[in-house]
Formats: sequence, C-alpha cells, structure tokens
Amino acid sequence: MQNIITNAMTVYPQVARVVVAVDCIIFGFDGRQVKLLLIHRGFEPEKGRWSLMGGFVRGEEGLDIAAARVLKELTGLEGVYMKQLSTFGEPRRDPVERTVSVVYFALIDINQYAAPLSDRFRAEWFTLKKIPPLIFDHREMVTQALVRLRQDAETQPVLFELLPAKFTMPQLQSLYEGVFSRKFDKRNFSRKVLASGLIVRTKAKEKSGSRKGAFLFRLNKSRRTLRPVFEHIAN
Amino acid sequence: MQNIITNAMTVYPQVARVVVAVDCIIFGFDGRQVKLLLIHRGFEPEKGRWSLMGGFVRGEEGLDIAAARVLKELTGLEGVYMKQLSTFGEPRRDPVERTVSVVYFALIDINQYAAPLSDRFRAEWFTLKKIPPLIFDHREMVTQALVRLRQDAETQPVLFELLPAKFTMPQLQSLYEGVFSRKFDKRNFSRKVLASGLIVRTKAKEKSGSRKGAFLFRLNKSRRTLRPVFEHIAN
DNA sequence: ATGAATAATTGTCATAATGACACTTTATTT
DNA sequence: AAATAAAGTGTCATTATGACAATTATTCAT
Repeated sequence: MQNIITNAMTVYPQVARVVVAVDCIIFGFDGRQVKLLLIHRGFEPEKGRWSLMGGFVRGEEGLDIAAARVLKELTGLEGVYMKQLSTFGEPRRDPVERTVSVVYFALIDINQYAAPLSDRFRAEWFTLKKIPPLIFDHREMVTQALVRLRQDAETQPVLFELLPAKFTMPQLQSLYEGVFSRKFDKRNFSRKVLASGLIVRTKAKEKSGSRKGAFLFRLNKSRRTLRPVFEHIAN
Repeated sequence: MQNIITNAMTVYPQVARVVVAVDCIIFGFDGRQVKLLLIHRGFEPEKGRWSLMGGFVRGEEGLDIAAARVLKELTGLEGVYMKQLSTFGEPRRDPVERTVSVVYFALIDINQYAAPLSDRFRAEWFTLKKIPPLIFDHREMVTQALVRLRQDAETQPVLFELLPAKFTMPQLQSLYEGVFSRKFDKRNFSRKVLASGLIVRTKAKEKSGSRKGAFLFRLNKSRRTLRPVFEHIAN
C-alpha cells in the first residue's frame, strides 16, 4: 500500500490545510426513554469533561470509515449504522488548532448493545433532559441531530432502528413520545401505526412490566416507507 | 488581525492535515423549469469541464463564509441563502490531493438574479434532465441535493425561495412539478396550497403567456410551516 | 378463592383531508 | 363574431383524523 501523496504528485499551492475530525452522536432507546451516549474526553484540552465520541480522520481513510473506527475505539460498538449529519468548521471551535468536524449520528437499541459498552470504556447514557455540559460546540451538534432525527422520523420509519426485533406497542409509543417530547393518544397511535402496514403482531407476549402482558410486534418483511411517501402537495 | 496558529499554540501531534473545500449547488426556477447552475472549472485538473462552484476554505474563514465567498467569486451572486448539505471526503475523490469538500445548496429565482450572472462569468443554467457530465463526485452531490430538496419541500415551504415575490398559481404548480418530477391535478393542487394559508391572492394579474391572464399571489406575511408540522404519528 | 390493582387493548362518531373527475370563464386572435 | 388557449372553479365518495372511556387480562394481596 502506497501513500497517496507522493513527491511526484502535484498539490494545490497556497492552500491552507486543516485537521479534520469526526464526532459521533449515538441515540439509544432502552424501552422507556431516549438517551444519548457520551464519554469522558481522554486528552487535552478539556480532558475529563463530557464529550461526543470524536477523533481525527487518518490520511487514507474516508469519513464514514473514520467515524466507524472512532466509535469502535471509544465505545466498543461495531456495526452501528451511522448517517452523516453536518459539518462544523468555525475557525475557533477547537482552541488548540483549527479543526473541521464532520458529525455522524446513529440510533441503536440500548439493550442490544449493552455488552460492549460495559467495562473498559467510560461511556454513559444520559436522558435527553439531563445532558451535562459538553465541550466545544458538541451541545449544538446534539441539538441539530435531534432536529434532524425528528424530521426524519416524520417521514420515514427510522425509529425502528432503536427497537429490538420484537417490541410491544407501548414501547413503540414511548419511543415516539421520547423523540418528539410529547404524548400521543394510545388508541389513535396504534390505529395509525397498524394502518401503515409496517408492523405485524406476533402471537408472543412480553410479560414483564405489566400484569396483563403486551403483544409483541415485528417489522413487516416488505418494509416500505410509511404511506407511499408523505407529500403535502400531492396529486 | 493575527494568525490563529501561532508558534506558542499547541497543535495536535501526529494528525494528518487536509485541504478543505466548499462546493455550491444552486437550483433555480425561471417560471417554467427547475435548473442547476454550473461553471467551467477554471484550473487543473479537469480544467474547462463542467463543475459546481467550488473553492478552498481559507485559514481564518468559517465554512458558511467560504461558501458565500466562492459563490460570489465565481458567479457574482450575493446574498443567496445557502444551506449545508453534506460533506464528501473519500480519500481519492480529488486526484490531485486529498480534499474534503463541504457541499452547500440554495434555491433562487433565476430572473431575479439574471443580471449578476451575465457576462464575465461563464456560468450556465441546465435543466435537471440535461445535466452534463461533471467532474469528480459532483454528480453524486447534485443527486443528494435533489433528494434533500424534495425531502425538505415535503415538510416545509422552502420552494417559495425559488419564486419572485409575486407569482401565479400555474407557476407555483410548475415549480412543484419540476422538483418532484411529476404532475399534479390543478384543482387539488390549488385547493391544497390555498388551504395552507401560506399564500394570498392579490388583485393584480400576470398577463403574459396566456390570453386570460393569471392572478398573482404573494406569501402570507405571517409565514408558518405548512400545517402546524407534518407528523405521520400524531396525537 | 376472591377481589383489588395495573397496564393493555379496543370502538365510535363527527369532522377534515384526499383524490378522481370536466365544465365554465376570460381575454386574445382570427 | 367565432375560435382558441389557458385559467379558474365544484362535487362527491372515500379515507384519515382527533377526541373520547369502557373492557380485558393478569398478578398480587387478603
């Protein structure tokens, strides 16, 4: 494997070169609440303060790859599907040196990923209402991610990423309520979700957390977008 | 004004530094069709081929600022509101040197901005169906921008950015049809748009392009999102 | 065994939004 | 005055929505 920049290659003259970083925002759902994963930053400046999972992009590494690597290194999480959110590049956002940061975000089912997070990593989950002060512009990143998450969730069935393969209707509703910070009527909620044809009821029941037990649902194999696609101007 | 990186400042050791660029995608509407603005690239490699408006971010310059400057330099356009789309950073996307490009996009009313584009710039408008081959990954950037534009237009009244202050109902419908690449029923279309309360009919008529003439509409002063916000899961 | 307690599940009705559909109006041109 | 071209407008059947509360299934306590 060779270095991509060899002596023979032309390079753009007179152009500033800067450090490029990635930051990862991981939202999780534990069946009750939507949470955000944070770590204690491991190096100066701001060492020890709460931070998103971030790191520098390496020479021969694409952005998506870098984000996956950084997440793995700092939390042990692997195979998490992350989407690019936005890029932050104010000249002084990082006091050490100009750093442009590409932000990724993902949704996961906390219970599914509980194991890797355990010991050697100092990552912790925070509910959205109790996010501690974060370094740099990380708080702004999270705010933007939430806006985007809600926007996406309005038009696409993305929130199912946060659930286990089988889930109950009350869990699904809590999830939506958590993400949108509001309550829904349970009769209307289930009517609407079922009408979408996206989920199917199984025969099994989940029997913890309630005396009666709740039926488990799963995603319909033939996943589609909710309603052929939402268009406020249609036909 | 000082340089932000002084000798006294610590810098991150062992970290790769790369060129950061911005590329601008400008969508326009001329009353009939949605179009894309392109220029002949002015430097090697790929000099002379069609390209988005791009340039390098300077040392002390934020990303938004850089995008506005680059657009101005290459097209003369000023005061265009651009939104960040996404960042492209595959290691070999630019064959000269690794370059991470932050992509911005905007919507404008072509007629309003006709003047600045005129002579000394070699920018040209292309209909979406006749986009020529573009350099690097610019075609992919445009594709993503269109997806995003449609997504945004489904939930927010963004398309009005593409229209002059006063516009006719048939123009508005053409715009939506152009962006979504489909036809709408004019009765249902106007019913729906009017029901949103977003636009108001004026007494004036636009009398070119039709014998009868068409009433002019304007945006309602009290702009809101179309319907309090679209939620596929609500209440 | 019985009853109390807890959370899940389910239905109605009035109103609003949607989609399919075609004729009338207005002003110009011939 | 008639033809033409595009703009403007109405109905109806179907579906989606939002507001609303009683019933069911199970466990726990007595």
